[in-house]
Amino acid sequence: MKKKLSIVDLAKQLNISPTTISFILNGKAQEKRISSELVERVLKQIEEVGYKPNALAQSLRTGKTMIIGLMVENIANPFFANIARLIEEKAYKNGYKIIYCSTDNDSAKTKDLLRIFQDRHVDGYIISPPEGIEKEVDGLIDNGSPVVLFDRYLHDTKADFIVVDNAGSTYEAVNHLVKNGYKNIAFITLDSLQTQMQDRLKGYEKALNEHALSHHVKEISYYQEEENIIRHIVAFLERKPELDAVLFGTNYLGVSGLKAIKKLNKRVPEDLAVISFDDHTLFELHSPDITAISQPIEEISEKLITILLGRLNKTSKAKKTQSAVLAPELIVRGSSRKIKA
Amino acid sequence: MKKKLSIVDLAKQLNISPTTISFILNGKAQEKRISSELVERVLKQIEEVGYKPNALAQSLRTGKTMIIGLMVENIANPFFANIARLIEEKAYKNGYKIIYCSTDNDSAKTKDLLRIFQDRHVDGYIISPPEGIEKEVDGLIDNGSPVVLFDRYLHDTKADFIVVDNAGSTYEAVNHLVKNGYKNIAFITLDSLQTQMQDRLKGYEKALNEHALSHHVKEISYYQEEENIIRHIVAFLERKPELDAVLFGTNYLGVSGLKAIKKLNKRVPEDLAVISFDDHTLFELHSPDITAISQPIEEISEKLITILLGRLNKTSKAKKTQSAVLAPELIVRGSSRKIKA
DNA sequence: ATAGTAAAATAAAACGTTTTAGCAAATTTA
DNA sequence: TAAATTTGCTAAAACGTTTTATTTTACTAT
Repeated sequence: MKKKLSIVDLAKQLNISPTTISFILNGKAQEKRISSELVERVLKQIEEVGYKPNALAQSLRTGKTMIIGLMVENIANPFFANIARLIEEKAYKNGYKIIYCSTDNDSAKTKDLLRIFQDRHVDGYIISPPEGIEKEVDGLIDNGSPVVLFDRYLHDTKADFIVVDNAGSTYEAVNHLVKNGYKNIAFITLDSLQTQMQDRLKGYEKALNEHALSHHVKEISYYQEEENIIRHIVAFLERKPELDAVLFGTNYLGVSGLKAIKKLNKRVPEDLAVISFDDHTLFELHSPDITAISQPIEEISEKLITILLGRLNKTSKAKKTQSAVLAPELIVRGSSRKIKA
Repeated sequence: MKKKLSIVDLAKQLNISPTTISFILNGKAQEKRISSELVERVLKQIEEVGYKPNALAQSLRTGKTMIIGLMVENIANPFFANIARLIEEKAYKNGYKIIYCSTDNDSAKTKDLLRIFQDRHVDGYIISPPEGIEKEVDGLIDNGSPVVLFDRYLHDTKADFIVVDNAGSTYEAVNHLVKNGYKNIAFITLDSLQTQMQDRLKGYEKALNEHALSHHVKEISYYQEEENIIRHIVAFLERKPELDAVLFGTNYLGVSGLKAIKKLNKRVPEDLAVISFDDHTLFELHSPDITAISQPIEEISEKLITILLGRLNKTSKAKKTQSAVLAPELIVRGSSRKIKA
């Protein structure tokens, strides 16, 4: 465990002041009129002995950690894992590191985690927030830490956010089903007040209303094992034999739904047409392949990081809330095609 | 941006020394014989004003950051995402935070990332390493930072590691295929010298040799788009019409392989039996469902964190390398069953 | 020669903790 | 009652930077 050498050690070696080295390292050599010979000498020595400044000390002094806190619902969910991957990439490219966690949609847990991140002096936050952390989020912003939300947003908060047109996309999905002759269309969704789920529900209902079709909504609790979710879906589908199509509100509901449908030995789309929110490797390869509402993951990550970096670089704290609503794409596949009459 | 108050501010408020507060906060009140009235008074005030120690300053002073560096091949890969999820959970439970990154199996990139983690004074590392970072890993260990590898290990390094019995499981998979009447069994794997891939290859070859069957190995480069991987697999399968079964070396090769098979309009398992390494949501729901070599993800994460925390708590640096080889499970499904004669 | 200015570098404070070493008062010992 | 010990607390150094304010040296103009 050899001791790392500090800027003071380096200064002693060179018989100069640590200040000078610091200036040079922080690109202030010119401004501070350090002679170019000295700059050269210092740089050479740094190279030679492999000196690296202690990031902790830098952070303590400057208040900047160059760390972004990323809080997703669940890193094991492919949607979030893919977003995380892209954000990570872009963050590192800009000199930022990522410290992350999964919220489990648990607001108490999330508040704890926010506190931990805050203790670590994270510079900025990217969050797919559970409900009920509005105060904490505004607190962060008041303290000067930018926050960008995604997937869903929080009402009455100053945070920026990137979401997709959830209502529009379920609306489009239902219309697609109607056009293909389906009339008894269910929406299996989460028992959640989060904006994205509410919007998806609204889009579904709006479309049904326009076609004067009856609603079949099943709301499932997020907080349970997959086994149980499947049981709930099975029960729902059994109770409603009149259904001829079903729209799933999230990727994992779609996956559980397919398992339920398999259990019931129903044919897709002959007995039941299927569309799911979020695309998934599975949907492409399933027989039949599953129509999905695919979110523009690349674009979402890009905007998230752009907004956050913008806030981190600017000194103008005054700018108002920034947001964007991106358009998902309905990828039509076999599971929702017209049944030959 | 209200200024956070420091231990000195707090000391002033209470008219005592910061030292005393520090002792109390670090559970040394008794040892340092601080009177219980004072302890009480301090704790009350801390509660009242919501004082939280500055973690950066603590880290600078103590050298401990309570941060674990997690480096996975690719966080978007469900195997790694699930491991990350479990590790994250266990780490937080023990007061550790996770800072993570994806290595892309790129050793240059990984070295950079290691340096970044080191700069951040990460306390310990969990890594699925690419080849070629042996020196760096040993360097970390020499500096007193424990490192636990997983999924694969590095030869001639002091790092602990957790792997699965890769050779044994491909051996078992091939035997299973043979027992079900398949004779021309291909192994589609990575063009990689990483231990896990080499071992998987060995198990495959051993089984084939014992049955005196001919080898059909296709090694695919990791560093390319999925589209291209699929093209390679298609070409391989077309070139080898005699094949009646194929074993895929990783989950994403399995997925790409299924796409290739679909393109070729081959029936599974009638035209081609399939087994893939790693389980995947897709494999369970595919028609037919896909036989998989499932890794004990929960157990892997548990052991990883246990070993790492053990190293982090102990002062005895002397202990020798710890390692474990866990047993994957062959989950037999429809894609590898006997064809009715 | 002398003041004034510019150039080049530095000392010291600050960031917020932990920890070592030690002091004064109270208590025990003999 | 004096010495020794225990109790209860604290001053100051240290961790490794950045930054402000300042000093020293060199040069220019009068």
